[in-house]
Amino acid sequence: MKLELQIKMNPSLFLRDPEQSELGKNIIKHSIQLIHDNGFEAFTFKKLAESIGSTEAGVYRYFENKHKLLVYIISWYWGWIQFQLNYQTNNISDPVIKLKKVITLLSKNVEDDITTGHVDEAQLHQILISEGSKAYLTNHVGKDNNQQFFQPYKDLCNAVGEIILECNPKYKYPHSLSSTIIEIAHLQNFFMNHLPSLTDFSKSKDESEIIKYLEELVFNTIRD
Amino acid sequence: MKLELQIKMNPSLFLRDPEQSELGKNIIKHSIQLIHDNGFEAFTFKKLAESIGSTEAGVYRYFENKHKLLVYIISWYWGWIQFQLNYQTNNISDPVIKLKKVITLLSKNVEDDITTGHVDEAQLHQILISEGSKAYLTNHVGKDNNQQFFQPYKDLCNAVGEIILECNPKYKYPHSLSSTIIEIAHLQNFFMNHLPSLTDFSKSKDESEIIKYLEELVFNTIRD
DNA sequence: TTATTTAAGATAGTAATACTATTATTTAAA
DNA sequence: TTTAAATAATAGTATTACTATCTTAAATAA
Repeated sequence: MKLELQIKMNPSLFLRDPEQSELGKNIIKHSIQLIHDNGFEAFTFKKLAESIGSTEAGVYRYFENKHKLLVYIISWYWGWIQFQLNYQTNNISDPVIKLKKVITLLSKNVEDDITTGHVDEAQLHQILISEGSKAYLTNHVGKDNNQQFFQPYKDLCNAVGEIILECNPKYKYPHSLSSTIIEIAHLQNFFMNHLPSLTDFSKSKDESEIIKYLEELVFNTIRD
Repeated sequence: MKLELQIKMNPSLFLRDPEQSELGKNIIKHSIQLIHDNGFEAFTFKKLAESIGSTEAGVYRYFENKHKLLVYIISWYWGWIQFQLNYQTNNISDPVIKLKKVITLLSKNVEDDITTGHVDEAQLHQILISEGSKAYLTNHVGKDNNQQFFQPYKDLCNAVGEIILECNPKYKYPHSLSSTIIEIAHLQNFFMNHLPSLTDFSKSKDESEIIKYLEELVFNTIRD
């Protein structure tokens, strides 16, 4: 029996569930490819349809607009990361080791997970680095938030916050530190590769440097 | 005699210098207003021209496209912040006090500076929080960087990095910590106001909480 | 003063984007 | 076997992101 990882998605994000059909799965697969290759601004439903060999109207039956599609694949990514986090920290009792695993999970370039047929997690990780913040940096962030579009991100942030509190129950900013870790892991990666003078990793261009930087930052601030 | 603060801008950002004419100054003024009110995605040159009482073609004589206009006003902001930083830290010898001033300057909501007639710094600060990262999160970040579009940001990052090194000459990540301070000051502000569960400041919604959080983060990581 | 350059206003036009609508065809479920 | 649902094919619209041209007004130089 083949085990397939299914991530439960917020139905308000789509008009028709893309997991339930070949066309749907192709929409996800090719969206990730195209956004990864050309960026979200250059991404259109027309190009997507051409890439699939379907039509623009076909895509619109699944997603209202490209922003919801972006939020969909980003939500999927956070759900997948949450699963990886639970899996990797399962049976570990030391919260410091757990938190180190989290930092590594968020900072390291991801390998494609073969249990998810139509999703390339490595590309998705790159999309999160370059386009992730565009999911919420909009004028309609409030409405989107009311519809729970960012729940997977919030859940992850809470889970990491819990681990931080396990390390130091008195630490006052577990949520802020949690969102800081997530965002800075991505941002330093982007800067390292595109605006290297904003980092100290320009020579090596190695994510393990980001991990060291973040570990120092995090463990020095949560120690009493 | 009236002193007016002039910030030197990269001429590659514009076709005609907006500082040199009334129309130009109106373009800057109304761009800030419109981007602040409706977000960068909803901002078009047509709406801008209507708001000024000029024409689309008129705006295009100053800026090639709306992205360059965004980069222009963001560069202007970083130039202004650099000036504020130099002014406020002038004659202070203690680098710890300097660094605290920097954190406050970057985190606190800004008041309009009357010495700059056509620019509303308070609105500009809000634009930086919501739209700042869109200046570089593009597919053409490399080309833009080659044209020095992000120099004011880099200069600021270097200046803050210098102060960090004054606090602790052995600290290994002055640039990364510097870009982290700048970005997290904005990000936590955005989260506090729009996605409060990603922070620990949801009750007070007070920037001074962000300052405390950042100070703890920064000074714990740079102490040897 | 007149001639000349320059900026700005007015208007038109185009390709691409972000959709909506309609109809025909294929596929799957009752 | 009938019916419903999904998809493909095609067309069309409003808006966006520009480019081009022509005229007028204002500044400046001869």
